[in-house]
Amino acid sequence: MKGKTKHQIGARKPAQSRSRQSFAAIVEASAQVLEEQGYKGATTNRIAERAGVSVGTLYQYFRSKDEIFTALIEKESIAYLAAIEKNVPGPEIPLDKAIRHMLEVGYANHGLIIGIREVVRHTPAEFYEGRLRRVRTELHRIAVCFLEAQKPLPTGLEDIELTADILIAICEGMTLFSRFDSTPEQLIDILAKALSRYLGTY
Amino acid sequence: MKGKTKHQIGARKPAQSRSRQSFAAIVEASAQVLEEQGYKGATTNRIAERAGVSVGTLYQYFRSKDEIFTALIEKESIAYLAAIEKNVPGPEIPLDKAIRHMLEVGYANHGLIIGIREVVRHTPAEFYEGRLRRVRTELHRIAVCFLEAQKPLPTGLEDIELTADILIAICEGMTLFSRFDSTPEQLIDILAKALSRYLGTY
DNA sequence: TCATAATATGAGACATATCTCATATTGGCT
DNA sequence: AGCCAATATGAGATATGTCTCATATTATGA
Repeated sequence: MKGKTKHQIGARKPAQSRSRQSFAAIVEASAQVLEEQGYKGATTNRIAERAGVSVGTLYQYFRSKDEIFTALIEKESIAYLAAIEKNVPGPEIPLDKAIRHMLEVGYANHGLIIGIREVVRHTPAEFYEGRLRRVRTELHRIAVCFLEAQKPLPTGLEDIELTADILIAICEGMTLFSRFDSTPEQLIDILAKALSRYLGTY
Repeated sequence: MKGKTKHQIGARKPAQSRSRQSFAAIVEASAQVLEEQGYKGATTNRIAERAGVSVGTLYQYFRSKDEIFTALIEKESIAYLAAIEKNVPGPEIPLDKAIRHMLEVGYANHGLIIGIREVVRHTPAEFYEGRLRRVRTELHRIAVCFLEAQKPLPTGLEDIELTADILIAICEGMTLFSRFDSTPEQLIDILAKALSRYLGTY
């Protein structure tokens, strides 16, 4: 296609530790800039600057801006799921406490998650669709596990699959769109209350 | 400031019916393009084209792209609130039916509402903050009214103010972020179920 | 009907962002 | 040390989007 290109460009396979560092720095920088300045402000120039490399370097590892965000999402979603998974509370913990705990874990990276939402909204669906679906599927699985462990569940929640879906949706929605523009702590409080009420365990 | 400008530019006060038509066409076009192509795709050129006017005309009435969306939001929020208000069901209707009905009204313009969300997310907060706050305040008022009429409410919902907030948040969230990428009808169904459960009236 | 104000036009000035490429620098290996 | 491949650089080519302005067209009313 390119023919005589001497320098491999885009999606280079890092061979030396130096380049692995650059790669990581760029992804990390993209997260920071995204969180601070939003999608619009997260330009390749700014990302490169923040990463302490030149734009050129950036384009050695990523064919396009979207590729950077794809890498970011990949990395973050793995970390996020790992954190959630690691902290799923067992059945010995009262449901109220368990819910609160899960919320706190989910909130740890709230700012970044909002940024990622923005990214997703600005990029052709096929780009992230798969990845995000995997995250949701995984969350769903975890939620189902969680609910199973809480048996017997209140009447009306026999359909665990559906209940899990709804729990996740409520969390996603209230987290991002609540009119309570208060501190995360307050938000967690309100959410916990709503979920407990939903599950009939307040 | 401009001094000798012959032609008034930006935010012209329409005097003839022709211009009022242009103005309206632009706002309407912005809604269509926004819904079809998203915020990124909603360029001034495209909006003008869709409205059947030239970019120049567009800038006769709007000092900037944001001003167009501001006008759109103003118009839509008024229409939306009017529709909701007009359809608030009385206390003679069973809660389940009432909820479903309200959801259907809210869903009528779902696509556009999503677009507006995007706009808001991409524009300095001070631009729309006030307007949206008004919408939420109004929705809250309506929800409180609605809940008052349903007395006596299930135990645990004595704090009507908070209940109203949470109801609104759940709706906003689930509407926009649910993983049920199904038809609006199905979505309404799931939402209705969740809300009924939340209110303890299923 | 004609003068004048209102409205419309669209090429292009201007701003900004993405991405490229010819060249420079660095690190590993012998 | 000295060679070569890997990596880094950043000015600027290219693309796209916002907004302007000199000019053209249309409506109104005297």
